Amino acid sequence: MPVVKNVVQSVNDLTPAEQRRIVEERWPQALAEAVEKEEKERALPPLPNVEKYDRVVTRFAPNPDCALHLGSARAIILSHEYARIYKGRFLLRFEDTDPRLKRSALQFFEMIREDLLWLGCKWDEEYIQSDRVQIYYEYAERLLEDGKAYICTCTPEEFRAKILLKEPCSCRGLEPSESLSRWEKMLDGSYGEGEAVMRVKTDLNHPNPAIRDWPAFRIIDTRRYPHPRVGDKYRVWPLYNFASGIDDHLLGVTHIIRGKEHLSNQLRQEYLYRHLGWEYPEAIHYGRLKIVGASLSKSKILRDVRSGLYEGWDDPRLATFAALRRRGIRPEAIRRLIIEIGPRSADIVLSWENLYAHNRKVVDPEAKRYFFVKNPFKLLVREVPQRFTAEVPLHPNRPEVGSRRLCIEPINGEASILISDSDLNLLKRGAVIRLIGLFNFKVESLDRKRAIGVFHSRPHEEARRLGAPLIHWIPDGSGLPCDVVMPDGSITSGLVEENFKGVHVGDIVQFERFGFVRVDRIDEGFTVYFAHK
RNA sequence: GCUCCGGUAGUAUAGCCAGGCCAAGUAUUCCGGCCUUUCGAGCCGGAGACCCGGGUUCGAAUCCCGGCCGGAGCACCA
Repeated sequence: MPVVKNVVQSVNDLTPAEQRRIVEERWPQALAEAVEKEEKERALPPLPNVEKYDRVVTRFAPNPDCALHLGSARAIILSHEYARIYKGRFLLRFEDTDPRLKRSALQFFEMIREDLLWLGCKWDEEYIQSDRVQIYYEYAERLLEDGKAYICTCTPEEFRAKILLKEPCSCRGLEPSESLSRWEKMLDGSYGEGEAVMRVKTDLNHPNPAIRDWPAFRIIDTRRYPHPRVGDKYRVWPLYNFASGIDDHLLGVTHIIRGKEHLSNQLRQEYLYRHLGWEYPEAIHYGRLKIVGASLSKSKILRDVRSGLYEGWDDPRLATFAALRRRGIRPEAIRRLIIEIGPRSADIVLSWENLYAHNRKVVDPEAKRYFFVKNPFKLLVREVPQRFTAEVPLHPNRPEVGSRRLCIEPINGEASILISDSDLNLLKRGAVIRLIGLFNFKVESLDRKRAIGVFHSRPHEEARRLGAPLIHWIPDGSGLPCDVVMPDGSITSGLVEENFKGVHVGDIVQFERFGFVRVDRIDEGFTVYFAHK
């Protein structure tokens, strides 16, 4: 299609301003349409059966046994976002009902609150299940009285053998009064750990054996495994399906948004709701989320942080919110990503580029630009006729934020400059190269120790005319030491221009031709964390 | 093994329920160009996908069946 090619070529030859002017003149409507399109942000699909409820109530219900990571982002952001869209309420509920295996820790309660706030997901109400144990007991007793649940003293093996055959265990048929007295024995310590559980009656013929008469309470020896908040106050603790099921109803949750690993839990809890005469809320189960190269397994993260494999919860190799925050990933980028992903039930493996692209859009307009010369390499330019001052904007698209200056003072016509070793491959003998903002030089020689060039010309236009590559630089003898912590935990060292002094911890800046980084520490030198290109 | 869920370009997502407007839209990625004293941003163009096989139908990404692949659950965890 040579015709098309020609037309495209001739349009491309126009500057964007010219293109815009012509479109405005001839097809003003097209422009209006384009603007309209831009403003439309991807919207979440509507929540089911919203009209059934007075107002939408969602919740995020973490076990505070680990730092939060990207895997929780969906539950948090979707729940919060839907509550916001429907002007409902968003609850935070800590599910700390396992003092033994998935033991919570006080530090994580606070860490989780911080993460939610950082993500912009402020909650309207907060609950902690270890404060509500008495409530669970009341419902347990009611179920026991009604014969909807029983205390089972079988070993797990005995029970499993029976249930697999769709047969009741010997405890199932007990009179409510007997169950109740067994329940008392659970509470008063007559039964030891593992000697009795409360089970909720379901359908023994349920096709999924895991649904049949599921356990609701077990005994934990809290003198050996004290709960971090309430110590050994309780020895009978509810399991997930009981505590969570009871709370969702009591707290008025209308829409549960959680991972699809909970699909069968809905089935289990529906029996509980039926026993209590309640109606189960709407439940949305999103698919498993992975991100290339990072583990989103809490137990693995927990283990590796404790063992010292990682520096801490915010080690850049981790996909915890703490780590992402430290690397300069903005919560807004995470929010957009999660909304883009939505609540689908298919499993996904995210590419980091998906996150970076969003973050770049958030961060680019505000990040000031600086020169960072990694592994500085000496460049000597001869025949420099005078002193030069380069004035480079702090942000190319926003002149109002000002500029920075770098000064070159030649001695006997020789200017000494530092450039990045990653630009060495450009220094072919005879090549003309421009030092951004300064001048152009021609390469004369390059050896192991230094490069030598000769002054070529001043104007940028000349560089453009020659197609000369543009590289960044700093004057030799200047520059502040700077370590860049990379996403893999490695450190890249170099020098950053002196104007960098003005930055603050937490600032996100762009090292030109290197990438976006977040200022992490300022002492003798700087430590920054690499976000992305 | 059993019980469920899912499969659209490299990645993510729209469309699927109510079959034709889909020779499949969007974002990102990659490639080319324009612009720009950054390899960033912006702009233009391009490349790239309906898991497979049957069936129903005038017509299937969409409905049905089978297969394959992926995932989850099968805890006195959450």
